[in-house]
Amino acid sequence: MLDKTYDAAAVEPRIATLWDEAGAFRAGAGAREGAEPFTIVIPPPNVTGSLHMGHALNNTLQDVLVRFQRMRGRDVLWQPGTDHAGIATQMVVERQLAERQEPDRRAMGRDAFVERVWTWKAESGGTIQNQLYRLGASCDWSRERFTMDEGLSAAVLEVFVALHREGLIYRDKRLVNWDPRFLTAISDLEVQQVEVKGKLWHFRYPLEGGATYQAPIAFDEETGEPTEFETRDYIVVATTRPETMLGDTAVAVHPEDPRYKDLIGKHVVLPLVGRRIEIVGDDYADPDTGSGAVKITPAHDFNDFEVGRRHDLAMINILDEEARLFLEGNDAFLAGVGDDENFADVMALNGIDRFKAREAIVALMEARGLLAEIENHVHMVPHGDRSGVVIEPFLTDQWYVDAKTLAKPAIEAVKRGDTAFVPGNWERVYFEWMENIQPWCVSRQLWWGHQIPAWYGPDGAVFVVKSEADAVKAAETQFGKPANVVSKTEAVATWEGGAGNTVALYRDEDVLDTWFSSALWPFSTLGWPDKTPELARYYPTSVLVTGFDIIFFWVARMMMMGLHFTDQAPFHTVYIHALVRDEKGAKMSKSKGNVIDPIDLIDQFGADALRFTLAAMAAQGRDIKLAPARVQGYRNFATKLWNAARFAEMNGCKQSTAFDPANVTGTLAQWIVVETGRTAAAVTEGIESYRFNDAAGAVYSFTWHTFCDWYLELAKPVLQGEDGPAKAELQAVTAWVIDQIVKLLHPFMPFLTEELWARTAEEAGLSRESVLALTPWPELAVSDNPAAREINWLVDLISQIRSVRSETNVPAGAQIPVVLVGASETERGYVATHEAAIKRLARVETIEEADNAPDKSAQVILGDVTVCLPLAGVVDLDAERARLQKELDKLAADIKKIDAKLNNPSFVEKAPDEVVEEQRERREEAEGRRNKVTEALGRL
RNA sequence: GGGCGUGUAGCUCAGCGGGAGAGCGUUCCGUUCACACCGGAAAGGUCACAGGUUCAAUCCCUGUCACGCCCACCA
Repeated sequence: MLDKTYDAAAVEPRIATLWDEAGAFRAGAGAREGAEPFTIVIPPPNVTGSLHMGHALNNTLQDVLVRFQRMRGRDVLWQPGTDHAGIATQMVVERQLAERQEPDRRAMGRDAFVERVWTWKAESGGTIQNQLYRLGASCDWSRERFTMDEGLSAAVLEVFVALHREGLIYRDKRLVNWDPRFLTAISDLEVQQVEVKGKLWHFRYPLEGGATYQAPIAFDEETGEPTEFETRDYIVVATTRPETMLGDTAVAVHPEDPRYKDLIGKHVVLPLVGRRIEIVGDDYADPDTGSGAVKITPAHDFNDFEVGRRHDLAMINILDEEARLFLEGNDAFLAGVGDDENFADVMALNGIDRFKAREAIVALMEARGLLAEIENHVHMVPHGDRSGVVIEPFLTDQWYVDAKTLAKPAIEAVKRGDTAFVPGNWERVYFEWMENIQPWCVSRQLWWGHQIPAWYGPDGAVFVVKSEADAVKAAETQFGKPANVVSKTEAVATWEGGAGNTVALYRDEDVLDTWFSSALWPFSTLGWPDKTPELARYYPTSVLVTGFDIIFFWVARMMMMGLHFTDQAPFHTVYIHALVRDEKGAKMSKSKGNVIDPIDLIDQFGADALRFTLAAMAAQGRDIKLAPARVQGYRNFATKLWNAARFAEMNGCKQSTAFDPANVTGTLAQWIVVETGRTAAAVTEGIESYRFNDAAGAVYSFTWHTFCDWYLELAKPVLQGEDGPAKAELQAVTAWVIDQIVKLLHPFMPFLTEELWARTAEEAGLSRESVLALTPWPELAVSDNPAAREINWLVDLISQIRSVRSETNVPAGAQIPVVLVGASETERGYVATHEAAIKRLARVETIEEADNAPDKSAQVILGDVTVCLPLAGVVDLDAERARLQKELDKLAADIKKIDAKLNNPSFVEKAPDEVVEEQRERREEAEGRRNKVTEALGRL
C-alpha cells in the first residue's frame, strides 16, 4: 500500500542507487538493435563550482532529452566532466592559503602550488558532480573526464603543436588586456565594459620652437564656419587618462584638418618630460571630436597602438605589471626625455599607483598653467570580469590563435546548416561575432592550467613540441650539441655567458586559457587524438545545450576546433536556453543576495518538482523568473499523481502485460485510451522540437485534469461497484494509463515515476522487464475519438449542473432532483450509461424526464436538452434570473460579432469556405441557445 | 553608436491571423471513503500606444514609449 504522501527525500537516494546498480546510464544502455547514437556532452562546470540555478536548468533540459532518447531506444551517451577553470581555481586555492595563514603561492613555488591545487581538487572538486547526481542527471558517470586529466592534456598538446606547425598559433608582441591584479593577460571576452563617471582633462602641449597656428575661437551660428581666430603656440589634447601622457610619442591630427594640417611634421614638446614628439596626420583623429587633436600613447591604448604602427612611433611603456609608474631604469622612457623644469617631480612619482599618478600629473600640469579645462565625462572603462579591476592595455609577448582563419569553416558550417541553432535567431549573433573575430590571446600568466609546450633556446630559437624530450632532440639537431632544460633564469644566464658545450633551454612558463581545452571537449572526451571506438560512434554529437552567455567563449571555439581537427561540426544542433533570474527578473548574484540555491529547493520539494518547474518554464526566447511557489505547485502535482496511483491500487487496478488498449469496449475506456495517445504524441512532439514547456504542460494537464478530474471520477461508480466485465476493463485501463503517464513523465520527474513503476508492479505481482529509465517510450496510435462526443456531453452536463447549483446558492451537500426536457434517444442512452456518475458528481438525487420544464426551476441548456432543477425554495430564483440574463447578454454579443462578419460581403467572398461555414455554424448554435435561454427566462 | 529581446488577468508566464488561456494568488462553497500538497464554483484582461496590410490583427509590417540584455576603440 502506498503512503498517503510521496516522500521525495526518502525515495530519491534509493532510486539513484537503483539506477547505478542497473547501469542504466552507461553509454548505450537500453539501446535497440541498430539504434542511432544520441550524444550530448555536458557543458563542463568549473571544479570550483557548486550547482546554481543555471546549471540546474541546463542539466534538467539535457536530462529530459537524454532520458527521452534513451527510452526511445537510441544509443545514448551523456558525457559528463568538469573544467579546471584556471583563474577561478587558482584564486580559490590562494584564498585558502591566506585563510590558513600558510605561505603564499610565490613562497611555495610553482611545483608545490600546483600539487596543492590537485590536493584541493581531490578533496573539494567533487561537489558539483554530487549535486548533479542529486538532480537526477543521467550522465554516464563512469566516463567522467576532467580538462586536465591525462587524455585531455594529450589532446591539448596535440592541438597546440599542430596549430603552431600550421602557423595558426604564433607568438606576438602587441597590446593585450592586462589584469594588474592577477598579473596575467586575459582575452577580449574576459573584459567587461563598465560605465564610469570620469573626467576629461584638456592639456596644452606647447609647439616646439615657437611655432604657431590660427585656432578658431568663434563660429557662425548657422553655417558653423569659424568667424574669429586666435594665434596659438600650443595644441590642446584631451584625455581620460592623464598619467599615460608620460608615454606619449605623438600627437595626431586629421590630415585634412585645416586648422592643423600645416603643423603635420612639426613637433610639440611633451610637458613634464621634455620629450620631442611629432605631430602626425592620421585619419584616426576626428576633427569633430574635442580639439581635433589627440595624444598618441602606443603602449597604453589599442587605437594608439595602431596609429603607432602606421607611423613607426616609439612604444613607451610607463607602467609595471602591477600598473604602477615605471620610470627609473626604464630605458625606453628615459631615452627620449629632455630638459623640463618638472622632470624631477615626475621621477619622484616612480612606483606609485596609476590612479595616484593621474592626480599627480594633473596637479603638475595645472601648476604649469597647461591644464586648459576639466569636463565631466561618462565613458566605458574595461574591467577584468573576475578581478573587477581596471584592465590595462599592456605591451607584452603572448601566444595567439589565428581565430580569423579558423572561424571561416565554422561560419560555413552554420550557413550550410550542418549545425543549427535553436532558437534560430542566435545564428545572427554567432555570425556577427565570428565575422569580426580578433586574434585569440591564449597564454595566461598563471600556474594552474596546461603549460604551454614551447621551449626557448639561445638566439631566439623556439621549439614547440609535445614533450621536453622532443624539445631537447630538436635543439640538439639545430645546434649540433647536447641540450638540456633548465630554469628560465639559468638559461638566460647561460646564453649571456656565450657559447658553451651544451645548449640551455627553458620552458615557457605560461599556461593556456581555460577555454582552449574546453574548445576540444566534444572530441577530447571521446579519446581524440586516438581513434577510439567511442569517437567513431558518438562523434559528432547530437545537440549542445547551453546558455547564450557562452556562445562566444565556448560554442564558437568548439566549432572552430572541431571542424579543424575532425572535419566535422561538433554538434548537429545547438539549443540555447534562457537565463534563470529571480522572481523579479533580476540576475541572481551573491552581492544582491537573491540567489536561490537549487539544492535548497530539492531539499524542500524534491528534485522532481524543481526539474518539472524548470522544464515547464523553459519556453524559448524568454528568461526564466523563478518563483519558489511554482516549485511547490509542481511538488503538489507529484503528490497528485502519487495519490491517483494509490487510488488505483486501492481499487484493484493492476498492471498487466496482457492488456491491449486497442480492444477496450466501454466509452469511458475508449475515450481515455485515445486521450492518452494524444498526450503521448504531444509530449513526444514537444521534446523533439525543444518545446519543453509544451511537453511538460501536456502531461500535467492530462494527468491532473483529464485523468484525475474526469476519468477517475467518472470511473468511480464502476470501480467501486459490482464486479463484472465493465469493472474489470476499467481496472485494467486505469492501470495502463498510469503506466503511460509514468513513462511520459519520466524525463521530467524521473524519481517519482521510477518509484511508481516499481511499486505498481510490486502491487500487481508483475515483474518489469527493466527499470523505467530503460523502458520503451509509448508509441500509441492516434486516432479520432469515437467516445469523445459522449464523454464531452457528460462533462458538459455535470459542469453545468454544478455551476447552476453554485450560482443559485443550492447548498453543496443537497441532493437535488433533475428533470430533462427534450432529450433524444442518444442522450437518454448517455444518461442511462452514466447515471451513477452523474448523480455522484453533480450531487443529483433523481433523474427524470418530462415534456415541459417544471415551474420555478433553474434551467441549463445543453444543446437540444434543457436540464431543469425544479427546486422552489432551494434554488435562489433571483440569482437564477440574473444568471440567465447574463448568459443571454453574452450570447447576444457573440451573435452581433458573428453577424458583423457574415454581413460583410468581402468576408463571405474572400475568407476560406470552412471559416465562413464555421461562423455560420457558430451563429446557428448561439441562436438556438439564445432561444432556449430566453424561453427558460420566460418560464421563471 | 550598432544589434537582439520583452511589454497579454493582481503576480509569473503560455498562445500567436478567424471563438482571450494556464499556474499561483483572490472570493464563495465543501469533513462525497485517492489526494486539504484536495474538490467544486466564480471574479478578474480596450492582449503597452499609434498608424498600416488584410474580408479579418493580441498575432504580420512601420513608428512611438517603457524595460531588459549583448556587442563596440571615440580621445
